[in-house]
Formats: sequence, structure tokens, C-alpha cells
Amino acid sequence: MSSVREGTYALIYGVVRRIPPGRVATYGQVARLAGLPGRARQVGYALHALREGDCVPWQRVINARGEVSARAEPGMVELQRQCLEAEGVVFDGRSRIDLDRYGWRPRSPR
DNA sequence: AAACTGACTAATA
DNA sequence: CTATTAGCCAGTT
Repeated sequence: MSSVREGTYALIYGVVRRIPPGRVATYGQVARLAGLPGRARQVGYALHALREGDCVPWQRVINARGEVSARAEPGMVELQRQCLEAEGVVFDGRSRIDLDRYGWRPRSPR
């Protein structure tokens, strides 16, 4: 069926799940790919609502500046960074990721 | 049902 | 580079 009126969050999770390991996507990019252009904020809120066990690689979503966005819970930023580094993503001296190099490019040869 | 709450971004100064 | 402004929507209380 067309028009499966899933919650906005479900659409977002669907996109995030497609981000391959070792790659990152920005909130705005995820929003656009989910068919929700301009709703980058909602992506962040959706990820915040995630629970363990949802199998969504939330760690691969970062902000447009190429950095891990600040979270409410302390320690989570470092956790996210560690998870990404474990996938091979490299942070520069200012804790930023080179989107030009690690940004996910859908429909593009790996 | 109204108010509150948030893991953002792009443009401008 | 930082600060400010405006646009954004849905799940919770």
C-alpha cells in the first residue's frame, strides 16, 4: 500500500538504518532522504526517543558541522564518538569528522 | 486539549 | 570565527 501513514519517526529510522558502517549522515540529510525536507530537528527528536534494542545506528547521525551534537546525558557524546571510531571513522584535532570523506553518499558506489 | 520539550540548519550580521 | 533569528514538527504531560 501506498501511503503507509507511518509515524514520522518510523520514516526517519528507516533512513538511519540504511547508513552503512563507517559512514555518517547529517540530520538534515536524513530528513531529506526520509522525505521530510527542512525537518532536521525532528530527526534529532526521533533519535532521542530511541531505545536500546531498536537496532537503529543512531551514532551515525551527526550535525552539519561534522561534529557529534551535544546530548542531554553526559557521556553520550563520547560514547557516540567511540562507536564511530570503532567503525573506522576518524575525528580530526577538533573532534570533527570530514564529511567530504566519511559522509554517506546514497546511490553512490562505495 | 493547550503547553511543553527537544540529538538541527541555513541565513545574516 | 561567534551570535542571533527564524523555520520546523510530533510525542508527552
